Amino acid sequence: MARARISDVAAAAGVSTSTVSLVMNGRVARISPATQDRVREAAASVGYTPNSVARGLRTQRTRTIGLISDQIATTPFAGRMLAGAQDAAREHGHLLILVDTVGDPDVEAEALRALAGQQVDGMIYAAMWHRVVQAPAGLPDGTVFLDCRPAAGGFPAVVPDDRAGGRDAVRLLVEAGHRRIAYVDLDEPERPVASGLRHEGYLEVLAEAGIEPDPALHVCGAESSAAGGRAAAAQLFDMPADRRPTAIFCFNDRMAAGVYVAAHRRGLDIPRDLSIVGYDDQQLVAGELDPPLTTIALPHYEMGRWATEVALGVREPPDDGQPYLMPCPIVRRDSVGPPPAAAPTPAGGEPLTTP
Amino acid sequence: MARARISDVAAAAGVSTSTVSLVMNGRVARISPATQDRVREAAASVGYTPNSVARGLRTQRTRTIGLISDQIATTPFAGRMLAGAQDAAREHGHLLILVDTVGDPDVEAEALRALAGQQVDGMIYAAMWHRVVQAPAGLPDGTVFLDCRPAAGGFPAVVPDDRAGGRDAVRLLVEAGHRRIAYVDLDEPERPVASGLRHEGYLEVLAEAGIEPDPALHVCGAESSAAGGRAAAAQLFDMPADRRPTAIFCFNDRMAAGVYVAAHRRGLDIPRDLSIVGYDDQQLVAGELDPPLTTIALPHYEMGRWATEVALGVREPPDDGQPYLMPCPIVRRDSVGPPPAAAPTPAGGEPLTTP
DNA sequence: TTGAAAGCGCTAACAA
DNA sequence: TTGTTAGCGCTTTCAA
Repeated sequence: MARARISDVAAAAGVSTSTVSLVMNGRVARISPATQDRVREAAASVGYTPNSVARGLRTQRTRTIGLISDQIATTPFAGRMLAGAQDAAREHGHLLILVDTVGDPDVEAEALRALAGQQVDGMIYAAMWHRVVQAPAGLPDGTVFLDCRPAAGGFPAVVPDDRAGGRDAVRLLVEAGHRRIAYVDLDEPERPVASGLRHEGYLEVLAEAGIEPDPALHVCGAESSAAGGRAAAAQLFDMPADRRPTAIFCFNDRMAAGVYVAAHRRGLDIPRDLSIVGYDDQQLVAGELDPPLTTIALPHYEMGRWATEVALGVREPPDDGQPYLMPCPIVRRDSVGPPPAAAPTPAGGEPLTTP
Repeated sequence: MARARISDVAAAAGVSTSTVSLVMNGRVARISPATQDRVREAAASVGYTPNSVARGLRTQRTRTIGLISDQIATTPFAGRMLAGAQDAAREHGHLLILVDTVGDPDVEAEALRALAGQQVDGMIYAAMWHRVVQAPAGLPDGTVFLDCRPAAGGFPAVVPDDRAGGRDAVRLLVEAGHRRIAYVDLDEPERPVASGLRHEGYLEVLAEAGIEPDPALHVCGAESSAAGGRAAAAQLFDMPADRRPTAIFCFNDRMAAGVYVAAHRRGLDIPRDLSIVGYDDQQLVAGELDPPLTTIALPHYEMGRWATEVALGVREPPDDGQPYLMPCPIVRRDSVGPPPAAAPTPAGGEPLTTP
């Protein structure tokens, strides 16, 4: 059985197709209630679903929005971002068309053409971690940048407020009474913009607390992993007891996990001997550490929503042309406490988990 | 400047729209090379991109496929599945329309209607973990079930081959010389189908190795988390030394992480005193444990591809109507070794990480 | 080898 | 209050 068309409904109801169209679209101001009922009944009885393709051709609006991103697969955050975008799209009666360009510029160009051909009503250009990107040629006006900002500006964009997040993290530590606070940073070839921003937040709070920043407390891991964090923390723990930090702010939760390992191997108890704050609120990391990690959450879901709402025109981007900085919520768990009364007294340098 | 239409190209090239259409679609058998060139040049010069909506209305094929799923956000595997689906779609010139129903049947019904209205060429119904589902009313024929199977059958489906995966996991242990092999299982209110299947695999390999299964070695955690795994492992380590397992197969990597913690607290070295195999190959868990966890990978990317290819008709589903069982690859890392010469001699019951 | 014309299913002027 | 008609941009017979 072929799909019912509007003319089938019209025939069944004994009215014209325009009347059916009017009723189906709620423009019923000038349609008698009796006719409306007849139309709706007829539509139901023939199982009518409007053909959005035909409607799109006629109205030039397709009620779809395109989301183009470089890597869906490789990040655990992608899901929350897509979910936010998808929820917002659905709430406004739109569908989300997803394209993963695998980071390939040719694929990207092709995807842009495909999406333009589909007449999407809006476009989102997403990265899977906070970056500055070169806007590709052929991006439609009004494209919204999600978790990235176009190098040359000119488009609405939303990114996490990493600097404020860094401030909040360090403030948590200052307020718990810490003065010797380290920053375990990431030193990759391409340093993520979040890394610099979080560091700025760190320095700002030290300044506002009147704490002289100690360069020796800014250490870097070579990779964004537990191993990287562990190596960086080892440098900290090798310092003389009176210079050692009582608290560590970590670039992210994965590195914080490494700091945990290093701390445990030195016999340091968290948070009794050492307080730790992470970043990202990465599921399966932050919550499963022992003790659960206090951290700053990345607002991926909210950014996904924001981008979609701006793309649909139901929300205005900042009028200064700057990216919108989405707040990163504080997630308090159990890795922060007051500093130890005296300097921490490690039980020794021996790893304890290999008896 | 409005988008160029096919008539603009025709005018610029001095030919009819039919000729342009033929050339743009590669049906050039009966078009002179000179005309072809003129058309292509004209198309490039006016920046023509075919309008897929108009084409879709005319041809009744939209080159889109709909993917409807219950929860994109809450699982770290979603990305790989979507990436597989998206890659396959792109390779065949199709676009992926994504809908997350948030597990709400009303949203699901609405999404089905929206996708039908969009005239998608194929439909995928995806779950984010291996389940048996009730096929909703209104699913188009030929809908492909991804990581789930319809209770009543009747649709092509692809799920991980959890039983074979369970066999492979346990075989790894048997081949390393183990005889006392435990299964740390999950005992949730709704037991995941994977749990039973992996257990069957476990029993099959024990049988083929002539090992009498010891019911005391089948323990359950109450939740799929490190905490659940840790509690289950504790039961195992509390057994008398001669009955204690020398190897543990875990329902998943998260629970294996808990088993690591429990083992370390008992002073058991992995893999010297205890070998462990996980399941899922969950990024940020399996690879970051110390030592890295040997595990069985869930083939999400491949399942995503498979489903899309079947939906597009470029691959045939099994003709017995059964779900296709996607093999789960073995990921060898460092958590499996030979059994200790004697029974393991724990250093004591004291937790060692809290000095 | 190319062009004319019809029509996919819908919406929106405009007419009645 | 409802119907007639044109046309969105494309593909595809069919005719030339």
